[in-house]
Amino acid sequence: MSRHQGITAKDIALACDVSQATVSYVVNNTEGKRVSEAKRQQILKMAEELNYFPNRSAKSMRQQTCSSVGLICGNNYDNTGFGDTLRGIKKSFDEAGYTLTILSDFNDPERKEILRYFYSNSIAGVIYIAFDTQVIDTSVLDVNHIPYALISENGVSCNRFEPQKAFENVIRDCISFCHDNRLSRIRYFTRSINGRILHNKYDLIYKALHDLYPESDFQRIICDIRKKNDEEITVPMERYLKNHDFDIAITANQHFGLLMQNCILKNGFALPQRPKHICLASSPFLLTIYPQISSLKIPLYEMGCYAAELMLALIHEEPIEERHFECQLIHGDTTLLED
Amino acid sequence: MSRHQGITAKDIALACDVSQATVSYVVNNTEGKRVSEAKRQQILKMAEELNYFPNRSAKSMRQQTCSSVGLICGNNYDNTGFGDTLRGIKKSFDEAGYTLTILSDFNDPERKEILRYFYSNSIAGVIYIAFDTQVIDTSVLDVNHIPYALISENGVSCNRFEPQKAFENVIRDCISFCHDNRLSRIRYFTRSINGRILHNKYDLIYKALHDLYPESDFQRIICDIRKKNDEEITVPMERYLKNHDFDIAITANQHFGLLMQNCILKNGFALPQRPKHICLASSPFLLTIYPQISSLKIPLYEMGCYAAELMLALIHEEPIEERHFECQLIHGDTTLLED
DNA sequence: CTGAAAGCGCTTACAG
DNA sequence: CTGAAAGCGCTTACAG
Repeated sequence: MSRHQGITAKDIALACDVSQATVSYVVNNTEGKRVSEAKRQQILKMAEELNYFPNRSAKSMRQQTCSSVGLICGNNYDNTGFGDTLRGIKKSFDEAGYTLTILSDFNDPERKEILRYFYSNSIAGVIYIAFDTQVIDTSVLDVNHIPYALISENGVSCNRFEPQKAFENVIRDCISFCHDNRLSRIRYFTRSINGRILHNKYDLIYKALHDLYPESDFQRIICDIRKKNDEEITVPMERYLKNHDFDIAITANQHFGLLMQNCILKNGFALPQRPKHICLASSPFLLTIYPQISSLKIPLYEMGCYAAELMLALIHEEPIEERHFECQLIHGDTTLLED
Repeated sequence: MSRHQGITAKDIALACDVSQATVSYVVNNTEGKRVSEAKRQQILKMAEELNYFPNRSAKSMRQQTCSSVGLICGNNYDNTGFGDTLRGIKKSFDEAGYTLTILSDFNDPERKEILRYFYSNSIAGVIYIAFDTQVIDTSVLDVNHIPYALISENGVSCNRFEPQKAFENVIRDCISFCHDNRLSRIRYFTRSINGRILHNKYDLIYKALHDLYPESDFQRIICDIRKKNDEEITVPMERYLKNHDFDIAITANQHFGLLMQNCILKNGFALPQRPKHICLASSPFLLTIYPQISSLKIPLYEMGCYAAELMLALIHEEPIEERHFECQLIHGDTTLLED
């Protein structure tokens, strides 16, 4: 561990010929403690000169508080607008004097790391970034009363209110688009992980189809992921594309979207393309490449800001204001229509 | 700030009828302190049951240490294999019991945030992730003796040894490729930011050309970025492509690479493509899209691990072992040769 | 308006 | 083999 002898309040007090208490009052601008203006200025000047900042550990211990929050981003670093979300969180936390600590990925089913961080007073709560509807098991957190906030396509949620519907709404927009343009043969490409299927998006799509386009011809094509190998996805995709005719592909995440587009383009490059394609992910990349992949826009920055505020409210046991977010379907080149 | 009354060593001591000191010895497995096996087991069991972990602030204060390191990723979230680098750092830090704290981006020229974190004993040093040869001004860190490690295409560096040459070497590979295949008309597309040009990559390319392909016809095309607007890049790119004939484009980063490819493909889709194209960035995306963009492979995970170890050595003032990394040129579809 | 002193939870040199 | 006590740097109730 690092040893670096710092300047303490005592040093400042000595140099300014006041007590440690007065230094604390001035530096923290403590209410109800009036210090003569001369002393105040002298103390502030000295603190600035000597780079004095109150020792965070001492403060935390004395006040019996913790002003860090853990961040878990389950494989989302390379995905979506992770940076935007993070910037949003960071902004709210900076304003509140909170600090963000990176926790590991999800390869820790018992949440040992979270428990250790929480009970050693290293973090006061956890923010998850979990797009692509990863299923987060929050039971350990609930049992241990560890505050958490969850950021996903659906918006921001916690254990105080129901998951929101941002994603459900934009799925409905996608299905409406299919309906309005008579793209009736719809294929949803998704994954299972070691045989385990994630139902979240499928259920929403299914519901939207039932409500908005019951006469459509819908199928789900599942690629099973075992070794995190692209071929596990592209081989069944290519086979399906070769042997079946359909109107529009819907892909479940950015990676699937890119691979689908790869398969389609290899079969022949043409715009408008067949089949059409919507990728249910939000990422600048999808829109930067050519042809632009029709995909989602999720207010990631705003969601980050709100998640941080929600987290703070949970920690301080303050009233919570529920907020909703809307996703948008962005039409790129892959949903370009024939004239 | 959060108030959560935790279990302390005192509680464990009371429950096991031993002193606080003994609890500390057992929990920390302190050397040279032999505790009877019965008591040891009892204490460990109780600690586990009650979720006791030593308060990190108290420990840090008592030991006059700091076991957090700050992480700065200047706009690299959405770029390159940020996740891989981070996983590498995290791995080394977990093993060493260190914690990773997220700092803000670069919009803080005076490094106020770092100073505050450092002098309040919140971090013991800083790791920068700075790809795309962003220029990092480390003067404030040097003056304040704040340990830092820098992760970039060139490898990992600090103030104890010269920047490494991983990137220089791979640039030479690119130029050799041009030479061997008589791609003599080489155009390098890069940016300036508000008129300020970054020379790093250019200098390396220029040097490699001079050494390996002096008879080539080389030009640099600079797009000035002011509003972070894609058109600032695509408009000059398209104009150049329309009015000039050349053999190979080299783009300076992922964003430029995607936009260049976009412009080329809009002019007509064909493989092998003209002009050829190498993007000087490392990212799974570049290889996932079609046509695959010939680009770099940088050992990001390994560099993250090493940066963390280097950081720890700097903090502990231990001897430093310099390590080198190699980048690879990965040929995708955009350097496919005519038969 | 200002200061002396207690105490947050821990580790560790010291005493027994 | 085990414990009593000091002290890390801070804030804050209390006294003056």
